[in-house]
Amino acid sequence: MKIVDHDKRREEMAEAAARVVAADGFEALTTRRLAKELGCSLGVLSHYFPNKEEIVLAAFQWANQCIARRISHAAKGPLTLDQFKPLLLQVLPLNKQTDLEWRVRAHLNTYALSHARLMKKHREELRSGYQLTAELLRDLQASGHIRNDIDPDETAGTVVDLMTGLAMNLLVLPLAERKQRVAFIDHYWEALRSERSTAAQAV
Amino acid sequence: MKIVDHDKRREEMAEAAARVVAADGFEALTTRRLAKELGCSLGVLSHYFPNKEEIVLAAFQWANQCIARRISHAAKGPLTLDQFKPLLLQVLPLNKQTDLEWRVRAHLNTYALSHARLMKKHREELRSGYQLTAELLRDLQASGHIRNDIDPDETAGTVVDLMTGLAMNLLVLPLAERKQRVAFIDHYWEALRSERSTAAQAV
Amino acid sequence: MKIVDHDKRREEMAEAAARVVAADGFEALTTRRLAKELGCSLGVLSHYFPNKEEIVLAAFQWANQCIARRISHAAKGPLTLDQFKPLLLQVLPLNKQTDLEWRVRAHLNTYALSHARLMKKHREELRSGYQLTAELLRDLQASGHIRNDIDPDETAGTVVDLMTGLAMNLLVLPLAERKQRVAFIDHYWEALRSERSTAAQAV
Amino acid sequence: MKIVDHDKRREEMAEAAARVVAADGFEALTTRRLAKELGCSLGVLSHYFPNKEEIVLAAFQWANQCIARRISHAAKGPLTLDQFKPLLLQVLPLNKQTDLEWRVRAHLNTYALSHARLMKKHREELRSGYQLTAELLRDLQASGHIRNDIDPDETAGTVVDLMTGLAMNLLVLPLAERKQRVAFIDHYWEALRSERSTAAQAV
DNA sequence: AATGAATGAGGGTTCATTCAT
DNA sequence: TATGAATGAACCCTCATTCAT
Repeated sequence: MKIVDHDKRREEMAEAAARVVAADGFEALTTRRLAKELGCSLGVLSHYFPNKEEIVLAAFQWANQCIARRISHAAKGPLTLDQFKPLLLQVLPLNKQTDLEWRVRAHLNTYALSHARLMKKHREELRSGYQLTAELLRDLQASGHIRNDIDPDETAGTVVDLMTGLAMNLLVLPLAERKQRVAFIDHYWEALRSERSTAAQAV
Repeated sequence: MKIVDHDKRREEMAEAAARVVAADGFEALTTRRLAKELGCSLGVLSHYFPNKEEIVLAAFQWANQCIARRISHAAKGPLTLDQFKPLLLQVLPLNKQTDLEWRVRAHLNTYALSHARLMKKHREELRSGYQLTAELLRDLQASGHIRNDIDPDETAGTVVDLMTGLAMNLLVLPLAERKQRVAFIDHYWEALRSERSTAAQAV
Repeated sequence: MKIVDHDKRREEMAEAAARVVAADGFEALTTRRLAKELGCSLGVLSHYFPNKEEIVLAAFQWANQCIARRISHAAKGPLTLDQFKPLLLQVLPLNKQTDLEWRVRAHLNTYALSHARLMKKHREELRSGYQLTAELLRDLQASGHIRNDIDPDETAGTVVDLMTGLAMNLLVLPLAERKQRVAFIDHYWEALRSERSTAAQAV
Repeated sequence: MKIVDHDKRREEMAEAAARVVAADGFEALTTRRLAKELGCSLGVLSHYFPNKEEIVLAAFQWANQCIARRISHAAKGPLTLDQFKPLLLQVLPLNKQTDLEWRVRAHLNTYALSHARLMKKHREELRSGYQLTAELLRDLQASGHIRNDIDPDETAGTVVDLMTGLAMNLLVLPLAERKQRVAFIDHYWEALRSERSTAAQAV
């Protein structure tokens, strides 16, 4: 189907744009550079995007969805804290692919600061992130894996902010050093663990 | 001879550049716009900066130092957890001035992602941030204000990442809503409090 | 696809640039002026030349090749001194076209004085000019048209320098007066003529 | 006297400007560069020259007068061909000082091509150069040092053009190689020598 | 008389976008 | 549908010049 191809092509372009941004920064994303990255001509871009603004948005959206997909994948599956922790490692920028995604997201975040539309969308996504996390925490409380004396909403805020900051600060380190750095975060999860869960684990 | 305080003028310019970046984004920082912001002509910029790159760096540095100054001010003073918490509120982007500073810093962070020099500097600052925080935690442990059963280094990592993420995510909210949002973080500090401190506080 | 002869277009541009230099001097060759001269927009220049430096070089090269072509045309053909003299008139700046070429060459020569690369090339071309002239003189000696008691290499130096100076000094005169001025040079050629040739001519 | 100092200062400035042009080309002669070369401030230039155009002209004039002075010095003195030849070597660009002068003159010549006023002046100087040379040749003929069967006017044209071309082409060579190159020109002078003079010389 | 900060026109260059082919 | 040549606005920067000190 033509429409399928069309959408597929758009996604390829969004990804190529994301690659450029991740590699050389937002300023490097020019139409010429993108055409070269795609191995196509300049004019073809206008068949898929009305202007550059839309390309930028598509690239941001692409990276954002990649990350969102990983997060929801990590959040939906696990019923225990110990199942959750390794899944999280697949979200954080610990390999080339996730590094790329977070780099683009970092650009998106700052770009959104002065683009009202994007900002609004970003805000909504953030809010739903808090809620989703809060529910996850409630589930883990219900199943007895984490402590009951914490407020799921407050803790959700902390968790999301912590993950945000961790991801951003990881980008500053060379890829090779990041795994080690992430290990530090483990004590945070452990502090959430319920006594019952600890006892069960001990057995 | 006209008497002009060169350094002061440079700082004014850096601040003006920061204002532009904070208001309308990095792309909006053109020499024309900056000249207009300063109420001076285009050419005058070259008396104080050899090129635009240096203006950008100066703007970033200015914002960074503003934040660093607030942080060190918050970190040096307090001897107790309860003294520390309100000081932190002066660091986070909860008013127009700090909002401006963090916005610029957000741009700096993403800009650094594809500028090796800046990245290195950013990395070093981050590292020293971790160390400074770790020492602060050790002091608070020594004075009995926070629990002894936490690892200061690991917790420092968490604290810095959390503050980073919190600051970034606060920028997404309207200024008016932020204070409320920050309250959520309080439980994190409380979880660090030692029993002795709690007892003392209770009294 | 638009069909455009890239090389031809480049040459057109080089010639237009040469026209500007010849008409109003090197300083007058701005990108805006060149675009106007070509009747095209500013941006189109960058499709054919990576920067202005290359445009300048192309203009210089164009004029230089025009002159070189005329010289080699004059030098290759003739077997006698009498055939050579009229051909030389086609090289010297005696009409609008050759005037343009020499004007540009004059600019090239002075420009090269402070541009090492160009200087080296200029030096090599000058050297080959000496050698080519020396060979021509040797041929004319061999065929008995010029005197045998002159040193072809030394005379070649004199001939090239004389032509250089003559061309330069002609540029100072109005076009209309130049033909008359060039006639003065005839006695120089006659001084080279062999007695045998003179006798033959007399018959 | 103030006026003397004023004129002296103007000459110093003209010379400094000439140095810049000789060293790095016409484009390098900016007001800032000249001020630096002189070790003075920007504004002081306007006390001596109303605008840059006048500085350029002064620099050209300075170099031109240097050369003219050497030429008239060489032309006035000698009564014989053998006295004339070594004096000529002091005119040609064979040392740093004369190299500088000729470099500036080369720039002047091309600059004049598109500046009517300068062109007119240049033309007049050239014309007087021809006449002066013709007179010199007539004197040498009268004193029997050069052949009588040459036309002084025609030969003067050749001599001036040859010297012009020689000087220009010498600038292309490294200073060290120029003396050797100039030796080639000697046969030209010898061809002018009268038989009587040759006989006298032989004795 | 001397300074150098300030001006703004104009330089070369890059860019997203358009459109004839 | 695909091409890439063409456009011209806007970029950063340099420059001769002016003028308050």
